[in-house]
Amino acid sequence: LNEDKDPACPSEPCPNATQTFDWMKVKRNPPKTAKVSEYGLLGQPNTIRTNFTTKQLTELEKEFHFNKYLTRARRVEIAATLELNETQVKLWFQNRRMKQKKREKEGLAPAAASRSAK
Amino acid sequence: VMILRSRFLDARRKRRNFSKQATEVLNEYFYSHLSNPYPSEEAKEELAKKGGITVSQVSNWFGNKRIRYKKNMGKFQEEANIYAAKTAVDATNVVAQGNQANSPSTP
DNA sequence: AGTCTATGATTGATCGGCTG
DNA sequence: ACAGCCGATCAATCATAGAC
Repeated sequence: LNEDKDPACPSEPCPNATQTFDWMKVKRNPPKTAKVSEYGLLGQPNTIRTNFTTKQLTELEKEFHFNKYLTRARRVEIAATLELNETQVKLWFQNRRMKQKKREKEGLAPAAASRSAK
Repeated sequence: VMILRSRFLDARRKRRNFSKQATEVLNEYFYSHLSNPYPSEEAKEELAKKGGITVSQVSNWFGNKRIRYKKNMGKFQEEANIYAAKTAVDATNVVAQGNQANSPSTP
């Protein structure tokens, strides 16, 4: 009754059903947050997701409530205090702002929903 | 270690699986747009409405779905066939590449 | 009551685009 | 040129719900 729609499989075995689209092949480059631990002895030049400590997060959060945006000077200061790169601090603030925006958005939508439902 | 866990333990806990309805709507869109499962903001809003969930949840769902699908395509083959038959509003004719025109609802 | 798997959410970091 | 920001997404991981 209905045959799979496999327009083309030019020269690929095409194991089973659906084909492999581009989005399925997307690969992100590994983080470069590394502080270079010399790639000579075992292990890769550490390029792993940073794990902020509770203390670091507390400080960053505190600073965020003071200023949503960082100045170059402040960033250097915080990075040094928390032993992080400026990039990590910058990224944290960027992600934090997005998170904030997301929260505000979610915090208002429900209000509007109840308004129309009432 | 355990102390550091308490940092979280807030929203991530108490998770509810989506309703059958929501899952149905999401999967239908996903598999009928398998060539490019990236719903626009507008599409997400509609899916959210139809499924009775938030837009963020729709985004999370697609994010997880895409990653997990490509991570183990074989595991979803069966599911893919089920939903593939349901809807065929898709234009699966982008063999090579050079596609970028995506207009689900913008004539 | 466990153990294993499916799944929603979180988040550091990447990608592409825009801007001062 | 160019760094910072935005918006979307990736990718790894957490914690729980559900299957067995």
